[in-house]
Amino acid sequence: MSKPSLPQGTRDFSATVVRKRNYIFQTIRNVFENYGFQPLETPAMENLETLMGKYGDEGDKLIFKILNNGLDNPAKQEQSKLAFEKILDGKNTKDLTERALRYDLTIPFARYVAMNHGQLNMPFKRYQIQPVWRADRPQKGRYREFYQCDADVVGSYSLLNEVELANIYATVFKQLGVDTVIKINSRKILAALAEFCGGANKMVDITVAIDKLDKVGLDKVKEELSLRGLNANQIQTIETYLSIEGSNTEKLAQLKQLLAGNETAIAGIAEIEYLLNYHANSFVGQQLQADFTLARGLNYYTGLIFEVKANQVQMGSIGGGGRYDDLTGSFGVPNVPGVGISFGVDRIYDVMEELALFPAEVQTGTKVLFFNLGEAESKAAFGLMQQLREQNIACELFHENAKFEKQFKYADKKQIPYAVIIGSKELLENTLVVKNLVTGEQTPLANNELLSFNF
RNA sequence: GAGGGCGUAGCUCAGUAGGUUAGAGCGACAGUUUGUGGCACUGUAGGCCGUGGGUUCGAGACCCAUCGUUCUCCCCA
Repeated sequence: MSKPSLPQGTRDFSATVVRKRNYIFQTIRNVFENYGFQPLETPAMENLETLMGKYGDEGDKLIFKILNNGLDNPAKQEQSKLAFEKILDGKNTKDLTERALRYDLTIPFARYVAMNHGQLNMPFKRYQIQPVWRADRPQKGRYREFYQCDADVVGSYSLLNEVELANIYATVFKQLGVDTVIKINSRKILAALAEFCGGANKMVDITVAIDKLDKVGLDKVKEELSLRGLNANQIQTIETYLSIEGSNTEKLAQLKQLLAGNETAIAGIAEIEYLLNYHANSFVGQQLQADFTLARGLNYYTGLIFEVKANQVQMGSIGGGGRYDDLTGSFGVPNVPGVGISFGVDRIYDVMEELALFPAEVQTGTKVLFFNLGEAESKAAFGLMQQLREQNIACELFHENAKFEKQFKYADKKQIPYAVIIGSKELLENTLVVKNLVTGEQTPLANNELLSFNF
C-alpha cells in the first residue's frame, strides 16, 4: 500500500481554513442576496458539447473530460478502439467521453437560462457559489479545483446592472478589508481601436498583445503586434493608445481625441462615463479605474468589462466579469443579453492570509469543555452540558477520566476558552466551577446558575 | 505545451570534498508521588534518506530514468 496522496492542484481544507473560507463565502453571499440575487446550483459535470468551443482553443484543452463507463465491455471493444484512434487524430467522439467537469459557472448558467428562459422572471438575477475544475498546471494562486462566486443578470440591457455590480465588488472588498482597484474598460473601445488599425478581424490579435503591456513592456508588445501583421502606422496608433495616462477624466479625453469620429468608440466611452458618473460621489468611485489595456480573455464579452486587483499583494486578478450580449445564442436562444461578475475565492483567501486580514472571531469552535473526573461526575456534567447546547453554546465533555493536565492540554489545543469542572466535592454539593482558561479566573456556581453565566 | 527548484522522522529542516550504528528543533507518548494546565526537566517511540537503475571497495550525497511537489512562461480566477 503506497502512501495516500491528493491529485495535483487539489487541497484538503482543515478546520481553521474552512472557517476562514466560509467567512469569505458568507460575506459574498450576503451581499449578493442584499442586491436581490437568487441562488442557483448546477451539476459538477455537464455534457461535453455544452462546454466545448466556449472558452477558445486554450480553454478547450483545459476542460477535464470524464471517461465513459463500460469501455471494456467486450461487445463494444471495437467501438472503443476506433474511438481512441479518433482521439489520437485530434477528433472528438462521444464514444470515449461525453461528459466533462464544469470549467466555470457562466456557461452552465447560460445552459440553464437557455433551457428555462420561458419560465424565468426577467431580468433574472442569479448567484452561484460552486467549485470549478481546470486541467491547468498548478502554481501560485492557481489550482485545478477552485471556487467561483458569480453573480449575473440576464434579460436586461440597462447599464444600471453594471452600476450595481461595481457596487457589489466594492462592498464585498470593503467588508473583507481588502484594498482593491476595480479596473474597467469596454470591449467596444477595443473594437474601435481594431477598426482604426487593420480592421475588426484584428481585434483578438491586438487585445492579446496589449493585455501583456504591464508584464512584458511596450517594446515586446510592439514586437508582437508586428508579428501579428500590423504595419508601422497602425502600431504607432496603438502606442499612442497605450500611452494614455492620468485620471479617469484625463484618460477619457485623450481617448476621445485618438479615436475621434468612430461610432463604436463613442458608444464605449459613453458606457464608461455612465458608470463613472453614477459613482462619482460614492466610495465605489474611488476604486474605479479606467484601463484601456484591460482586455479579458473570454471572447464572449461585448460591452463593459471588469477586473479586480488587490493593491498590496502581488497576485493575479481576484475578480472579473463583463457584459455579453448573446451568451445563450450558442444554445439556440438568441437575443438574451447579460452581464456578470465573478469572485476568485481561493485567491482572495491567499491575499487575506498574506495581509493577515481575517478577524480572530472567525475561529470560534467549542466554547466550553466539561472536565471528566469520574463516572458519576461526568454524568452530572453531561446533563448540564446538554442544557448549554440547547442555548446554542458549543460544548464538549472530555471523552474519558484523565489527569487534569491532559484535559487542559486538549482545551489549549482547540483554543477552548472555558472549562467547567465538576469533581467529587462539587458533585455532592450540586455545584461546579467555571474556569476562564485565558485569564485563569475561577467562578464557583450552583448548578442552576450555569445557564445564566455569561460565556 | 515549454523551462527551473525541491523530495531525509508526524511537521520544519541539518547532513560539510562520497567513508563506521543518519541528526536537531517542534510535535506525540510516558514520567517528575496521588484533582488545577500553558513553563521546565528526564525518558521513550518514530526513518526501504520518493522509487528504479547505474558509477564506486563504499552513495542520503555523484549520474540516468521515473514519480511526486513547487515556481516561472503560455493562459487564467
